[in-house]
Amino acid sequence: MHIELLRRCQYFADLPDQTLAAAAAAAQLRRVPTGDFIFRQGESASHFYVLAEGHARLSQISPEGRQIIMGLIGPPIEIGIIAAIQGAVYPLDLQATQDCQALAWEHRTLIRLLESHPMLALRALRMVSGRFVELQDRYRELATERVERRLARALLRLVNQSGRPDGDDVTIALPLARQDLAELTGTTLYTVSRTLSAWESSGIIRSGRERVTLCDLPRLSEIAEG
Amino acid sequence: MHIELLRRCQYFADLPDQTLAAAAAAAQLRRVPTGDFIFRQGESASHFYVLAEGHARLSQISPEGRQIIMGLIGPPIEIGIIAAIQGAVYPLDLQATQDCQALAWEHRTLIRLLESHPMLALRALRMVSGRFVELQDRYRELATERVERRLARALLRLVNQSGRPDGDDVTIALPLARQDLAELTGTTLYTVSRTLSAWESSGIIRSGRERVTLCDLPRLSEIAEG
DNA sequence: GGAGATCGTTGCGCTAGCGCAAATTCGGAC
DNA sequence: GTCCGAATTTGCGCTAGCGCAACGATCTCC
Repeated sequence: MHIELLRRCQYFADLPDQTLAAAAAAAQLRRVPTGDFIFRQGESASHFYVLAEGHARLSQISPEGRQIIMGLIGPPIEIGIIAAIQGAVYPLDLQATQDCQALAWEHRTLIRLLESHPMLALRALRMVSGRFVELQDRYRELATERVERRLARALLRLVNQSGRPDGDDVTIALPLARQDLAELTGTTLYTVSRTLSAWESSGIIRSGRERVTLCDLPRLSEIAEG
Repeated sequence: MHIELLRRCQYFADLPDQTLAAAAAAAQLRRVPTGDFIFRQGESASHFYVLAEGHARLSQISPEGRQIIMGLIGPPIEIGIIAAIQGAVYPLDLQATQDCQALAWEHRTLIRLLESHPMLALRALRMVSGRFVELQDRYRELATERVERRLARALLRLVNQSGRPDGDDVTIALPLARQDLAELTGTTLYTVSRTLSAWESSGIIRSGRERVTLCDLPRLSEIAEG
């Protein structure tokens, strides 16, 4: 049931049943096969989504064609609120990297829900605010930290979010190419490859094609935090 | 009157009188002399502000002590909502670079206003969303663009926000050291100085101690946009 | 199980930008 | 007017990271 999904969302978890029920009733389920776009940068922001199944990639492409990845996301997560609330265009691509299912609310439905359920609007505000602070931290990181540290932090974030225990180690349970890591951290696939190779020699990680396993979290954390 | 100020705020401008009056009635005026902090990074986020008079600097300092500037702001502007809504700590310093006056709402007052005026909550959501998109653009810029382009864009942003006509040219009406520009664009004061010197030789700008005047906007825009 | 495509590695040269240090300019205080 | 401190400029050497190119590894699809 949709309401169960909403209850697992970080920012909606403790809303009253009645509010969640109203929200759930207004949602439509959308299925998106691997590789398809849930929405595309520049498209009119018609819907707000809660991702229910499958992983997806949030990316942005610069006018010169260089892509950056803003996030690799997995369920349950609220997404598209920023564009949908403004009635603007999506500022990002969201591409399914697995078969996905998402609850969708149309722009007008969303506005109506937020107007009639002030608690919901407050939660949405908290959610966007939380995302803002995270982005601000990444911005500072990019402005002030070396590649090595940014990469270490990206791996730790990913393992927190999508880690799967693997003996004493933890594998990031996402297909994760060197190019992806480069676009997540603002560097190039060459530098990522060289850095991972060095870490693999020192036993901090193991890695393979589109796969990274963290073996020595303390040492990686030390690189990440200084 | 406070309500007049709110009506000049981008995101509150067209709210009904009744809503603005309720908000204005709950505000307190706070005066902050030049150099003092309106709030500090890590402080409990007790208030939401609307800056009414004077300019201020939003900055963040990294654990290693390197500072970055997130923005140089002038009235009227809404500020601190992100921290105040979460009841968290301010993620930034806000320092008065002139004598400032600001309307202040206490955390609980803000929450109460947002709960009882859904339109207000929606506007706040739009505001934070707009800021998010701007920050995301700066993030992409930092990840993908050269210093020269980032600097050109920063100057154009500043002149849009605080430009004062000066004959055929436009001067940025803020004390603006090379160090400030460096911290705004994620580079060093040396690179800023060298770049500005080169631009001055080609007649794109004029500059002096803590002062920059743009002379050739088309050429600067071309550097900024490619 | 072979061919082709995709992904990853690494040598090598290069460049954008860093950052020290010294010189210079500017503004304000007295 | 003079002095002092802060801001700026610029020479110089350096390095982190870029990016090409060539090669190697791995997966997938017949």
